[in-house]
Amino acid sequence: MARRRAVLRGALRADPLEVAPYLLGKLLVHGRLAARIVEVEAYRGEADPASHAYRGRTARNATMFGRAGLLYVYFSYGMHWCANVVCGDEGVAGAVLLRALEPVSGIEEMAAARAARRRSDTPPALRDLCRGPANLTAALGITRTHDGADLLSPASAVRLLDDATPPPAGAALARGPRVGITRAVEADWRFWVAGSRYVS
DNA sequence: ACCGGGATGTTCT
DNA sequence: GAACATCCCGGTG
Repeated sequence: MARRRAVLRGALRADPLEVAPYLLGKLLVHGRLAARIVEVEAYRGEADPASHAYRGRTARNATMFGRAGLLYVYFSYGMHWCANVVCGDEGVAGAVLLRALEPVSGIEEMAAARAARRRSDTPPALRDLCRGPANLTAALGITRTHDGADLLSPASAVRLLDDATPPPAGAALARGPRVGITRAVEADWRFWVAGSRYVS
């Protein structure tokens, strides 16, 4: 629905701090695979010492400066892929890191992808499939080739959709410090669905 | 339960 | 060289 997409696009043009909680409950879809967003972190670009874009545009972070609704994928610690939803105005860096998802469909395939990546024959437990920013990309098969994909385009392999059955009204939102950073550690810019077993 | 270290490659000082 | 928006495993209480 073009109308629905326009609403989503508009919402993503806001500051990462507003977009982050807004993304909780949305679906991330890749082919038959789908999972619900339950934990995220806001990165405020050139205003944020912990952001990849703090020192301006580089080859790696170029997508962060793009249009709201793009997928920013980066390579972490020499072996992991992490995925962000780009937000804010075009030309202004901003993104929301996906930290944990609740598996919804294609669970067998996600489990197989996780097991293969660990060179193990026993897949992780359901609650661990998409727990952690690098684990969720492994489960959904997201890599460098998806950097810059438009999450709101029907033609895109990876998409962001409204959940058909949204969480019950009054579902609590929790908030705390971001994980794994060494600068701006005091900012409470991580958001998650309170009580979810799938958060990291 | 918590803690330490290794894997592995790109980016920054 | 060091740092890094991570993860997993094996040690010790």
